Amino acid sequence: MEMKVETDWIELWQGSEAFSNVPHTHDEWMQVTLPVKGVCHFTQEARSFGLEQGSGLIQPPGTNHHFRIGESAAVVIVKVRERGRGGMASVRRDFEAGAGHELRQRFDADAVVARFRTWMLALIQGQSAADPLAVQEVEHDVLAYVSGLIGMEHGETYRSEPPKGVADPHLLRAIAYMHDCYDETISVDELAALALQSRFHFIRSFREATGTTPYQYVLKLRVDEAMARLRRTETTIGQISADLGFASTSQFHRAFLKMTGMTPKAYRLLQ
DNA sequence: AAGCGCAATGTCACCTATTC
DNA sequence: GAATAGGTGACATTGCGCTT
Repeated sequence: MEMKVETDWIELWQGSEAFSNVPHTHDEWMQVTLPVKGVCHFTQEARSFGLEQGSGLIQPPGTNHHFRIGESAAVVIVKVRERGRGGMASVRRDFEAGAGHELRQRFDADAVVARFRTWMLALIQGQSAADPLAVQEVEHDVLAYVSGLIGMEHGETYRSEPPKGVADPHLLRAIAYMHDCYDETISVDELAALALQSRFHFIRSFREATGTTPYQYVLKLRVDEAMARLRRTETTIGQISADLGFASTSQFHRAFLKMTGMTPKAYRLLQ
């Protein structure tokens, strides 16, 4: 038995009762496989292993895989598109910067089942009512769950929660937009509009919720990503600067120096 | 108390020069 | 040619006070 709902940026799927599929690869999707009942027999890159209930597997895009489950087993699969509105790009960053090479995480199976039902219901209602805001709310919630799962310490069971101090869904939408589009030009007016607040009030409420200003928040996202690229690629500093939305290498240099205490070149030489 | 706008101040982005 | 640094205008942030 299968159940599936897909939006532009996420896909939720649940399978149960003797399901199997053929080897395949998702080029644009990051997949989180969550066995909520019984054992999921998983094969990834020609390596087979059993995923027990409560033991999740996180896969970056481009990983060849397939799986099967028995009569009494069930699995939930959450896929998030690597790029797009809603902050999906942050998932890969969290995966690479935060989780390192840890691909498996513990999770609360009962909580995932309950959450999956809530997400499915909200998505079906949102899509049938042509309510993009309702769909976006679910997308952001899914993203927060996946990011939290990736970012937590190995062995810890994830208990999904909204970002501390950020309860306003409109503010969350603006933050998600920042995560998604930090490599593009983002104006405070644009973010304030997303948060349904005036520009001035948005800055205050954002600072109150996150401890930093919107502009500094975006800069930090850019510098964090730059650090990751400096570590793992040979891309020139100028190219990284341009790719991350800095108007010039000089701006990139200053922002990087201010936040890390060293120049991009010095940082790369240390790695 | 919450939400908002104005003005002053601080910081950043753009352009250019210099160094390696 | 790439990386770094300086000067200046533009923009973001903050402090304060007003309105609801």
